[in-house]
Amino acid sequence: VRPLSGKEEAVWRELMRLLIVLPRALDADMADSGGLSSSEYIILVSLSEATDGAMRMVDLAARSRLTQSGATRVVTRLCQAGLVIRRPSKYDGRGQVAVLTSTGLAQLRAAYPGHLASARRRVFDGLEGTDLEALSAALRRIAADEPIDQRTDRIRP
Amino acid sequence: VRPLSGKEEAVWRELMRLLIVLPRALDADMADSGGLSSSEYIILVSLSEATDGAMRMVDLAARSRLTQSGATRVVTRLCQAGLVIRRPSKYDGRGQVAVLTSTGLAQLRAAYPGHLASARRRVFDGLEGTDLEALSAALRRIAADEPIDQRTDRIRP
DNA sequence: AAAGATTGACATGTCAATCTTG
DNA sequence: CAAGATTGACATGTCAATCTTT
Repeated sequence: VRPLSGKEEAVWRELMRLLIVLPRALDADMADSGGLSSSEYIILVSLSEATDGAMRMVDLAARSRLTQSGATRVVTRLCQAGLVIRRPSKYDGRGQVAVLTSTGLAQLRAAYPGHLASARRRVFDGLEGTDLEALSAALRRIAADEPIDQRTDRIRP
Repeated sequence: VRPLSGKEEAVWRELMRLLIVLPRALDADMADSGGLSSSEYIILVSLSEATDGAMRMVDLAARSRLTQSGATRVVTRLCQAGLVIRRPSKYDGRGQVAVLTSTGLAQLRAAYPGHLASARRRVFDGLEGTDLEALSAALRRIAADEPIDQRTDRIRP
C-alpha cells in the first residue's frame, strides 16, 4: 500500500486529534450544563424525532449507532431517571419499545441551549469563512456506511 | 445563541457520526491486524519518534492526549507485554521514563502496514479529488487547543 | 505547596452467551 | 434456526485521592 503523502499525513493527524479531543470537550460541556451524557442525549433526540416519541430497541440502537446491548444499558439508565419508559411492542412479542416521557422531553429541551452553545464554541466558532458544504461532503466520505432507514414498530420479514 | 443553519446542521451530523463510527472501524482493523489498541499504538509511535525511544510519563501523556493516569495504565500493559520498559529519570527523582524495547519497535513496524491499509480504506479511499489542504485546515480549527511542545528529560522549572 | 506518578473507585460500552418469540 | 433483548464478564480510561520528590 502506498504510504501517506504529506497532505494526507496532515489530515490524518488532525483527524486523530479530533477523535480524541472533541468527544472529551463535548462530554465535559454536557456534564456541566445538562447532566446528560452524549449517548443519553442521542437516544433522547432520536426518540423525540420519532412518531409518538417511541422506538423499538433495535432501531434505536441503529440510529444511535450503539450496540444493541449498549442501547439497552443507556435506556435502562434513562428509565431509572424517569426520562423514558419501556413497554412491549404490540405487534411483535420479541420487541420492546422505548417511549419518551414528558419529563424526558422537558429535560431534552432544557439541555438544548447548552448543547447549542457547545457546538458553536467547539466547532463553528473556528469555522468562520470555511466552505461548510465542502466540509460536510468530505466528512460524509470518511468511513462511509449504509444510511439508516427509518423503521416502524411492526413485525419484521 | 443562534441556532445552527442548514449547512451547519449537516456538518454537525457528519461530525457526530464520524466521532462514533471512525474510532470503532479503526480499532476493529487494528485488532484484526496487529493486536495493538489505538492508545497502545499512539504511545509506541510517540516513543519511536523520541530521542532514544524514551519519554517521561507526563510528556507521553500530553503527546498521546491521555490523562496521566491513563498513560500509566497503557504503559503498564505495554510493559507486561515486553514492548516498553520503565526506568526512573536520571535528572528528576519524581520522574519515570518509558523506553521502547527492540521487541516494541519490531511490533510497531509489524503493525504499520495494517494501519496504513486501514487509513487508506477508511479515510483516504473516499477522499479522491478532495482538497486535502482545505480539509486539514478546517479540521485544525475544530476544538483547537494549544500545540504540544516537545520536552526533554530534565528537571522542570 | 506544586509537580509527577500511581492506585482505587467508578462509568461506559463492547462481546459472547442466553432466553424468548417468530 | 434467526431475530430481538438482555445480562455477565471484561476492557478501557477518567476522576479523586495518595505518595514521593522538588
